[in-house]
Amino acid sequence: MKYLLSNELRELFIAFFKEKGHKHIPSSSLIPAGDNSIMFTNAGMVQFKDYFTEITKPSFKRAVTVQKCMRAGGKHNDLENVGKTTRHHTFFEMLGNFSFGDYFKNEAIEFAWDFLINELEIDDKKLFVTVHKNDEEGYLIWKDKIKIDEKKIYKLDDETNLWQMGDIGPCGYSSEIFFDTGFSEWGHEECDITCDCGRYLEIWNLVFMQFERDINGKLSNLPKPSIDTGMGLERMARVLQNVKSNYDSDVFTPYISEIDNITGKKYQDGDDPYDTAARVISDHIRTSVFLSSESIFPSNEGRGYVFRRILRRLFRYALKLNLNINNLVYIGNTVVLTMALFYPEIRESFGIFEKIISDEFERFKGTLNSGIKLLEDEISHLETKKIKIISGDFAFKLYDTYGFPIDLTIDAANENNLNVDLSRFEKLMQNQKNYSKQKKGKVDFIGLDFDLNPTIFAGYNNLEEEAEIIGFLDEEGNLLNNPENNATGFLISDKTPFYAESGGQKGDEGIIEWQSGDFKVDKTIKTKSGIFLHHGRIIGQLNIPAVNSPDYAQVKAFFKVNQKLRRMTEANHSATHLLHAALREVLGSSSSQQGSYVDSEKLRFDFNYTKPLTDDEIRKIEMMVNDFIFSNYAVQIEETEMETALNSGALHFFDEKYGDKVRIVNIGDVSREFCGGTHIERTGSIGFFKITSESSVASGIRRIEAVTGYNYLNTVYIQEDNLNNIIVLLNSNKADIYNKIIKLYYDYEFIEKENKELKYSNFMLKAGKLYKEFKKLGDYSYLIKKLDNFNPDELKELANMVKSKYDLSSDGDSFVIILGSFYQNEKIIYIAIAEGSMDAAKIIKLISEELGGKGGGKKDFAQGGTSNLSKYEEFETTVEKIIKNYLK
RNA sequence: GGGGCUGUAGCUCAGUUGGCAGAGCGCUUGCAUGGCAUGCAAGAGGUCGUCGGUUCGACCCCGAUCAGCUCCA
Repeated sequence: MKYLLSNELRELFIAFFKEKGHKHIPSSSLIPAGDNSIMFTNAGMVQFKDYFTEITKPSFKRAVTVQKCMRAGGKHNDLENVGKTTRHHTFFEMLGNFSFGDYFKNEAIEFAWDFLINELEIDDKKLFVTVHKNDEEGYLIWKDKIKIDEKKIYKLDDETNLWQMGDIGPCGYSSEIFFDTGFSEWGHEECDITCDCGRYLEIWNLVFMQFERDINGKLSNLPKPSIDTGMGLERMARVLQNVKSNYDSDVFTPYISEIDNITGKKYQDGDDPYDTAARVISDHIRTSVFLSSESIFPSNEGRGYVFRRILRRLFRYALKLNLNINNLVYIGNTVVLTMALFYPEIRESFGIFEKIISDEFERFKGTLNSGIKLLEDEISHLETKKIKIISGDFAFKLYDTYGFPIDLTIDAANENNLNVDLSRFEKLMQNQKNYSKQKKGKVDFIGLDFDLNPTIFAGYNNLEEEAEIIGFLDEEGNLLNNPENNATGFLISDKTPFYAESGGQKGDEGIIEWQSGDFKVDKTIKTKSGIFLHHGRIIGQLNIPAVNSPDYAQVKAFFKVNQKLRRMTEANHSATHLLHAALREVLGSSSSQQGSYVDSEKLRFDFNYTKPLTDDEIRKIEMMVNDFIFSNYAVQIEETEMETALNSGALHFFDEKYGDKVRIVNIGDVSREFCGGTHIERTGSIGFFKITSESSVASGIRRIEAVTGYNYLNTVYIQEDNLNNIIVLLNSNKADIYNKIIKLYYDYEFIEKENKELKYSNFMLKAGKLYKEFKKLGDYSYLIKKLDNFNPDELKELANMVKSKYDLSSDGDSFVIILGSFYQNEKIIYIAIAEGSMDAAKIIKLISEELGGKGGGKKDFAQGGTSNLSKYEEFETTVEKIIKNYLK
């Protein structure tokens, strides 16, 4: 067996299959393009899914890849296993060879065997294989062609040897190749490949895609069977380096020895807490470096949330070893030194990684601190009650709502001689999981599939085109037979100049005309399989029978895109590329695109940047973009192969799906981006560019909105009108308006202050008079007064003034002040302030009963009100009666 | 996509069945004090995230919305 380092293994694998006629395709992003069914790329075949399902056709029939993969979050989640085993990772690389309707089982098996035996020089005694129990063909190839001992061929069932993409769609038998390491983690001497003890490693999985499963579960043969294989790089490196754990291969030893250096301890590849922590830290830092390079930021949903969980798990283990943030960044740098040769993107994004991990570490400390506080409160609470167990509900709430890790809760409990009700905790956790799984199967209209060829898009160069209408769908997506006049829905043609919404560019509007009618298009979208749908309303007759009916015939029509709207949209789209270029220039190249949207009115651009832009930066960006416009650069479109485009350094981002031929838009020498959208010919046509707003959409992501050309004129008009209205209102002129407003502002401040003082002295005056109107009844005093147009706050203030004048602390008297007011021309309100043995709330209740109102309050202050005005005139005498009665 | 929690002074946060918006730190001013986080006193600072509803009365209850945190998928 050859001894190979992981870098050598990659090279050898690629070279071997290249020599067998395979095209080397670069690893796709960890974020699957145009595929929302999975969170991360988790296998080599992900980027080829549409080839297997034959939605699109590749220009090559054989491919070889080394694919970046993630298994954390989603269906395949290994996160909690990482560190505890020798072979689980969150990030890993998958070596794979693929055939798209070209070679099948024979070659797939022969290639694999050839590579293992002749290239890697593995002893065939150590290799075992599996086939599906119904796959006689596969079995015979292994037995007769490869000639391996039939005892070493295991026939297994669907569980292990039937592979499928989803519940419906392509599927097939698989055949796995196992390697006997001779070492069992559980000390097994005699067991076989079906045992989980780790002695037998599955090193290569060959998938023979040959069936298509329909909705009823019935299998039919695919016309062109395909091959998909996968070999884990980490696992194979371990085999070739003859070590007992993936973490002992050169893939991980650089990080483990860094950790040893920092802590001064020695990794032993065992189960003790230090070893586990070292594995977790190595794996998670590597993953974090790669996630950072994919413009994924920690957040509370989706991929960002997976990233956050990985980081937090990393921090927990790092804190156990007393590693600080600088240590973690240092290990991250080792990842770059080790892997950047093959993945240069991680070197470029290392600054982002540093920022992400530092920010998230700070945030995590905040979460821990607030959790610790809650936990301490609970523990002291339990101590006073002499309870010895922390409830599962509390522990769960701490975890679920405040993100406080359960193991820290257990640690704290142990320190205080308490237990945690873990079975209850687990149950609550399970409940939450079940609840989340109940998802609705909402079908996206864009995902609908019709048995039609993709529409040919002719609109890059022409805005008017003759084409055939081939069908019409109603709003629900059903094919209609001869739709009626005034029907709304989607018109489908063989080709079209209408651009369909994609890549953040809004679809075209316009009109489609034929002999007996026309169709006003208000939007254009397209299905995943590339059929353009023109939405609008039929005026007149469209005689188009349903596609599958016998008298079906296409209708010739003339397609006209609304030129002005398209031109304005194109100007905005080109301006967006210029904005992107300027942003990278002014803010640095880490401020890459997160999304964009352009229509005929405005453009919107989201990018990652962690703080608000200053006015200065915004102006710099605006000036730079306007310079680009003034330079009147030519916009040139170039079509090329994906691989050469990637190597040429064109900017790309992966919420877009690109075919194997990609379009690159070059603007002068300032911008070079992948883009399927439409553009103006020279930047001068944009005319003018102005940012209208800058805001935050999520943590770490900023949004810029801007307008160009004509549209800016409209915003200028709006501003001009506003200013003119203000000038007219203030009877001023353009030159003086600012000073006039300053003066008004200061005058206003002065008057407001003066008004407050006047009110105050007025109240004091009133209070001085009112104070004299106190009446006495035995040891009690009371004051009842009816006022007009006082609001509740003013009554309160006035009463408090009277109270402060009427200082009864000397003789310890009890008193009450009752003020009423006719308020807002519709109701009577009244308040009471009492001191000593009198109860304001009771008094207000009595008054309310008498006046037919409602009210209440506390012993020293209460208020009430009524809209029954009949007794307002006698307010004072009525209340006095009540008080006298109350005091009896 | 589905839950939970939070939003009150510059900061960290209290706020009781709905009934006069608070504390600590910080800030300003005055007085005291050569001793390391100085003491005393006075003062300023609030659209209670935003909008709507219920109510005599809403920081509190209800609805919507925005922002942040957090768990699950």
